[in-house]
Amino acid sequence: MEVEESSPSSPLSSPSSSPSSDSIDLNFLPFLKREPKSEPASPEHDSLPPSEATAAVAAPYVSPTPATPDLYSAAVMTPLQSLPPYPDEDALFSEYCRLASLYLLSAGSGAIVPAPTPEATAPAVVHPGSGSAVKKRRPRSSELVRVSSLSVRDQIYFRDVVRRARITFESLRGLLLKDDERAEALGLAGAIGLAPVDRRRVRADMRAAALMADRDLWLNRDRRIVGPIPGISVGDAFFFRMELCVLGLHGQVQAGIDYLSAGHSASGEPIATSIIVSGGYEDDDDRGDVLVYTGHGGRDPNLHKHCIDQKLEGGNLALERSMAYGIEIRVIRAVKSKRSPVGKVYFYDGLYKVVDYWLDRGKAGFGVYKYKMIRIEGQEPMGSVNYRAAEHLKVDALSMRPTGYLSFDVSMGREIMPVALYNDVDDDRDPLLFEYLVRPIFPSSAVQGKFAEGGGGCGCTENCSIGCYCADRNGGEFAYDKTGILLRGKPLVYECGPYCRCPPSCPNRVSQKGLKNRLEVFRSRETGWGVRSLDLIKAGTFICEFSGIVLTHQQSETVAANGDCLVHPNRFPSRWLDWGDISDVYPEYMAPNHPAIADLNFSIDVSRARNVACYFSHSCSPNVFIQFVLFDHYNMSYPHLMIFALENIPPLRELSIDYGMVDEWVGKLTM
DNA sequence: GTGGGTTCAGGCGT
DNA sequence: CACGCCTGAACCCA
Repeated sequence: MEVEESSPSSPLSSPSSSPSSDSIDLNFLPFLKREPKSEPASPEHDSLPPSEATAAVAAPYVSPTPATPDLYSAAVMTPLQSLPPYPDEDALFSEYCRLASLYLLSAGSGAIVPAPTPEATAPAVVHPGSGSAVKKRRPRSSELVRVSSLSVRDQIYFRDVVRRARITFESLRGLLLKDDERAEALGLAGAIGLAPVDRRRVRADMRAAALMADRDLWLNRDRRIVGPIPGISVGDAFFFRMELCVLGLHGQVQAGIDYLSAGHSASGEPIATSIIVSGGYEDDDDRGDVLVYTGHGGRDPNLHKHCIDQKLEGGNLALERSMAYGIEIRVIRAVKSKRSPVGKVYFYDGLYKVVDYWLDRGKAGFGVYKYKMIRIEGQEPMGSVNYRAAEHLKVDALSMRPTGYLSFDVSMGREIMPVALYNDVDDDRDPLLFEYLVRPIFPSSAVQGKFAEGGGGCGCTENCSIGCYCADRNGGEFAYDKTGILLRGKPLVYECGPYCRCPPSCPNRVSQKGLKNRLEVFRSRETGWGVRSLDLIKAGTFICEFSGIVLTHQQSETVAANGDCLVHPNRFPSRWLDWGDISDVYPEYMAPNHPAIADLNFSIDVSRARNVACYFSHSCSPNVFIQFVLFDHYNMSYPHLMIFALENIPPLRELSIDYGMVDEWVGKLTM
């Protein structure tokens, strides 16, 4: 089992623990052992050394028998070679349980609620419309843990768990929105659709979260995590508060301070675990690494003005207690963004410590509690900082980076957005040596004659709608929502093409329109040449095409003998199966009658002409995937290789793709 | 701008 | 004490 990737840096993991060992090391928080309760902020409240608690629970993680990765349905075509075998989740879970009971024995405290048994966590699969017997949702656990060090393998595992939950959430939301539109278009009060219609629930994000909650699909509810959440990196971007709840990053749907309540804490004191800096408090003072955060409460429900003094209770007290115990706080910042459905994006900015607090007089003249928080050093750059930096780079690149630009547009105007070329590492100028090819060049024999017409196009004079020829081609539904987000990965997507009468604004024309994000080819010491975006890329968004000179099977055999750079489309793992997979909620939805796609045996020669896609780095936990698309010709054996985002990709994060079997050409291109 | 809507903490009662 | 019910608090999203 090989893991090529360098591990994401884990700022809190102790340097002494081996990153490669297969161990999950949970440090139960030492303060849970403290019996005496004391007054807030008394000086004897310094944090306890974690040593004894750590030693008590350090237990080797025995790897369970490898389970078939259930990320991929039975329809998967080729097993993914680059992914590690997934630990069986039940086994993982029982490991948490065992540690919990160990702790109970050693601490002798009955105040900790034992973790639920695996049976209790088994998802109650409820089919839509089948009686809808309301199942009781499991309450949040009060077991407070810190996940201190994860092996590389565990990190990839949790990243995939989180990605799967996020895809489920976002796909459900997209489908519910589409369903609303369809119901509206038909003039029905939602008579059709996936979910039972509930007029009280209007917001798709809430409905999606509720569907997941009913099936126990929310993450990290069986333990309250202090510090980093496994599978979530500093800099990750989110679009909905509900999504933060689903992932367990921040459990309050509205409140800015999430905390373990006093009643559930062993010491009887509330403990804060995360905050959201949404800019809603006029007394906040955010300097990035140093943050003065305002406590909650004391405000009029409608006017966002303070009208009474805040009290040191609830989340306010929890922040103070976290300061006393030295508990780190996850900080999530809301930033305005046009790319977000709600105009806001939430960045996970990493861990902070509360270093001071005081009662101040706010701008409205009433008492507010203020908390000075300092970011823990050694973490990845903040998402919100990268976002602002990228916004600046888009308008005035040279003031931030006076040197290093080899080109402001390596496509020389051929793409509709410029593609910058940047190298501040060495003097390599390699990408300048190639012809930039926006579209692949197919062999004429493959795209002429009957392949070009392919049965003609639709006759729609307006934008295409359900029932038109092109919708039928896609199995009766369009692949994209109205904003151009791919709803679900498919073996093949048919966009409208030159033989269609619909206008260019037709929503079934997406990937054929080219780049929508400011991409940048850059040089890095770790991955050679790579690609990143200055724009925040929402999951499911089209990014770019994989271009080059397309060779037939026979041609590629000849060329390969000469040692040229060939990309084989059939070697990309079928990651499109992941995108739009909601089988956790609707198992029957994941049994699509996909037409058997032809075995693609062409290859793409990128030795002479190429585009930006060529510089994507490889990862076995990628953030983009390939979707095959046809639009300008209809030869199923020669589809376009379109690249879509598998996750929300924050600005300046490297784009990575799973190349499957890594040929020497990957090395060549990125050396 | 307005309002419907969610989860959670905490209090109270059984 | 444990559990369930209810209310208020938080303010997000359409």
